[in-house]
Amino acid sequence: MPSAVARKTNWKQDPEKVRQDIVVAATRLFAESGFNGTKLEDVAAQTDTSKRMIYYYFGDKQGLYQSVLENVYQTIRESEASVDVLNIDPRAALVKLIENSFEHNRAHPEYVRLLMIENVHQAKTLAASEFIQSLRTEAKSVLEEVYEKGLEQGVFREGIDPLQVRWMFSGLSFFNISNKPSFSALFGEQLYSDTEQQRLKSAVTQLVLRYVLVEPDSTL
Amino acid sequence: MPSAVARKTNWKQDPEKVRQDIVVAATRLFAESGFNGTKLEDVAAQTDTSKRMIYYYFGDKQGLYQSVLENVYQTIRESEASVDVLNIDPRAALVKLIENSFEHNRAHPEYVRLLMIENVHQAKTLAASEFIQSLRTEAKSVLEEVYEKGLEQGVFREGIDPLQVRWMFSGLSFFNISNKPSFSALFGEQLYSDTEQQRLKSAVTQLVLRYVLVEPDSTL
Amino acid sequence: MPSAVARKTNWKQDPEKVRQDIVVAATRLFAESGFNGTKLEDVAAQTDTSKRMIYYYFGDKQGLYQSVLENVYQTIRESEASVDVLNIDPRAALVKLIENSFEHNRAHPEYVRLLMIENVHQAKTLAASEFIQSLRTEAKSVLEEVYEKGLEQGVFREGIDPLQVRWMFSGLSFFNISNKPSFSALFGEQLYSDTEQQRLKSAVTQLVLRYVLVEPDSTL
Amino acid sequence: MPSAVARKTNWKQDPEKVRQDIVVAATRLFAESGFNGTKLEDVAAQTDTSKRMIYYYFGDKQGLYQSVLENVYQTIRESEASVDVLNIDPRAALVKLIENSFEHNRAHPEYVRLLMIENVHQAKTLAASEFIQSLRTEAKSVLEEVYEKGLEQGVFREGIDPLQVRWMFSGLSFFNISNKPSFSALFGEQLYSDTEQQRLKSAVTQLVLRYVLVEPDSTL
DNA sequence: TATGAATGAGGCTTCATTCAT
DNA sequence: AATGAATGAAGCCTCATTCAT
Repeated sequence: MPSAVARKTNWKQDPEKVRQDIVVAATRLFAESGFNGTKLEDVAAQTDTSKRMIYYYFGDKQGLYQSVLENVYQTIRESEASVDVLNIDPRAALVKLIENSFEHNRAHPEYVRLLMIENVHQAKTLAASEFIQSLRTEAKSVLEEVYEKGLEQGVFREGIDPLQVRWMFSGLSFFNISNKPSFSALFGEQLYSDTEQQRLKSAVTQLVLRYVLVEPDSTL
Repeated sequence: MPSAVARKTNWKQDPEKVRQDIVVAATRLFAESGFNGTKLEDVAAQTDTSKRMIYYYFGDKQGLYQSVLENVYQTIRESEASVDVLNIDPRAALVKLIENSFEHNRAHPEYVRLLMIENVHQAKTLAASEFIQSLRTEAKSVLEEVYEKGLEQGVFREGIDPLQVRWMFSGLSFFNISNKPSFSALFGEQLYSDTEQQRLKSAVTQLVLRYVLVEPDSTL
Repeated sequence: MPSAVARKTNWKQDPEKVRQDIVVAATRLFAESGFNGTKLEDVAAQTDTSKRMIYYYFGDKQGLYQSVLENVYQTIRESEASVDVLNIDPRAALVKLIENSFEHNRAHPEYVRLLMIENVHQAKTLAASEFIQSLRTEAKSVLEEVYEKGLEQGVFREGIDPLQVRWMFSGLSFFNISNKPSFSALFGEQLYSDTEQQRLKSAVTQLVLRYVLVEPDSTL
Repeated sequence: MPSAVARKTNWKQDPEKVRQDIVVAATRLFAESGFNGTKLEDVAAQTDTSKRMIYYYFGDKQGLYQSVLENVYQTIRESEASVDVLNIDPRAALVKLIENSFEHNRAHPEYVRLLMIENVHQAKTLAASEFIQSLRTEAKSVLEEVYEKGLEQGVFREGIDPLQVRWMFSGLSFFNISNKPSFSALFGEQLYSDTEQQRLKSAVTQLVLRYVLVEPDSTL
């Protein structure tokens, strides 16, 4: 009876997998409906385990939510880290960081939503997570290195705050997704077609380059 | 007992004032805690009337929320309309629009939060409100007029989408407030001191001007 | 249709009666099973109303428990106050106070149990109740007055602490009921027959009188 | 790696010690929070073993509770038995029994609390424990012997029930601790300072002696 | 216009206990 | 002898909403 064996194999899984399954389901539901709007019953229903196990692994709803957030944040950081910017020239690196930000937010609207939700709650969980706080130190360094290299090579203007630059392009990349519903409702959906989104991405890149470069060339 | 009579006469004020009181309290609470996080009990507690009255005036929680949103949107539109941009030169007008957006969002974080919340809920209420939809038509015109005048005078570059420009500065002005909690938690609070906020406002202005102007001057 | 009328009369009762009904049922159940052992579902089942109304009137389980305690304490105090001791001679007054204490505890074992339960919980609710604390001041005065009168008349010994005396007879009256189960289990039930209880009451009276009186007479 | 082996050998100690550890932790927690208020999880947390082991050794929560009670009762009996009263004169013996009772209850409030808790539960476990019942027979004999000797020597009054006397002083010694929280909350803490407790102990001794002695001397 | 009382449905959480090795 | 993982049953509490006047 192979199926029996299969079921048996399925029966008591690797605990870490059970944990991950719950986090995945919870990520989807928290992103969809927010913290208060998400019912643990529904989370459990999208899992092979029971509601009870959520408490076994995460303590309570808040604990689950925090795990989701930590997982998401780690993913985002990994995406940023995967952009290899140090072996190319500063301008290309900056472009890459901007485009990666723009596309990453488009590709993961559920992460954007989770961050929105977290901001509605004053980012208390983010601030309280030791795991996330432990990643803070390295967080700002990449862009700073790029900027310094650009300065040395004389292609970037002096007196620019890299943190401001990051705020600019990640802000717009975020806003692009976070406020799509209201922007569409108020100004129409024209900005959100695929081609318009590509134009928007390029506009953001131009916007930042014109601000940063000493001599914006004619292609911008 | 004339005073008792007088008090009684004075006691239950005109219905419109009661309505407004409820909307004010609800605005604060919805902005603080979101739709699901807000209890009608708490709204009533911040009012001179009872929970029962909310149903009397607004039908249900969703009705109250919609009234809050309509009220907020109207206020925002009035703020925008109050910016007199047509009698000044296009560049100055653009600067004024940007700065007004930046400052208005800073001055009314509760409106920003309500819009975030509404976006979390896919802006369904915004889209469903006839009142808000009725204000849509005129919404995009001001910036377009400014841009056209700038084009005619040869100070603005051609091929720029005014809607994109609006998206840029209102996006950053919004993000500045909406994501302040998470941005602070992840990168520190340095961007949010009063002086840094002024620098940021000026940076946003520069950013857009450099993008729009034919010849950005050396002051930018 | 008189029954319909009756039911209608029954339907929406005087709120204060609903409150009282709940308190009565809760007193019985808390005394029977303790705080943790009592289920609000069971309390509601012994009432004409629903579990939901408990929350309406008392906030939460702890609030109900506190109301029960306050109610009980008030009853006890009323019983004490009903003993008219000031118009009779000190010795008779003391006897009356002792016997009242002994009999009151016997008559209301549920009050004794509630106090035991409260002591298990370090009397936190008792100490936190403003109502109960407000009755504290007058609590010790009656016995003091009796003792002073006895002193003046030269029938009571000097140097006795009335509070100690109170502690003695109310302690034994309480212990008589509170530890009946364990005392019976360890030494047999012989002390708890009706006639033995009367002998015990008289023994307690003798015990205290011999301690307090200057000249214990031969009847003691 | 000899040390690892050594540690491993040392690691799981003899079962009886594990059992004792659990009983000690459970005694503390049951005394603190009662039967229902104590969670096996917490008991396990105060131990080197896991919750699962409690079931291994004691069957279930009730079994653990019974073991705790038996352990406590045995200790109490040992304390009583350690009072050597038969070689001294009856009056001194009685004083010794009273003072031992008073001090033993003061020294072991957790035992007092466990007995309170057991009484709240109608002493069902006490009555059901064969171990405890097996100690019953000898329980009353010591005081009886003392009383009889006092009778023979003509120092104790006739017609006194030794069981009543025991009930008196052990009752007050118990009440002193069991109702300290409520008595303090209602009448203040004055009776519970160290010096006042010594006065109280002496008062209880006087109280009983005056009741028992044929001729209470002037020192009482 | 106004209201105190009532309520159903459902959410979060706890806890003793057992499973299968 | 020992154990990590799993679970069912049930308890407390919340909240939008309606009742009947």
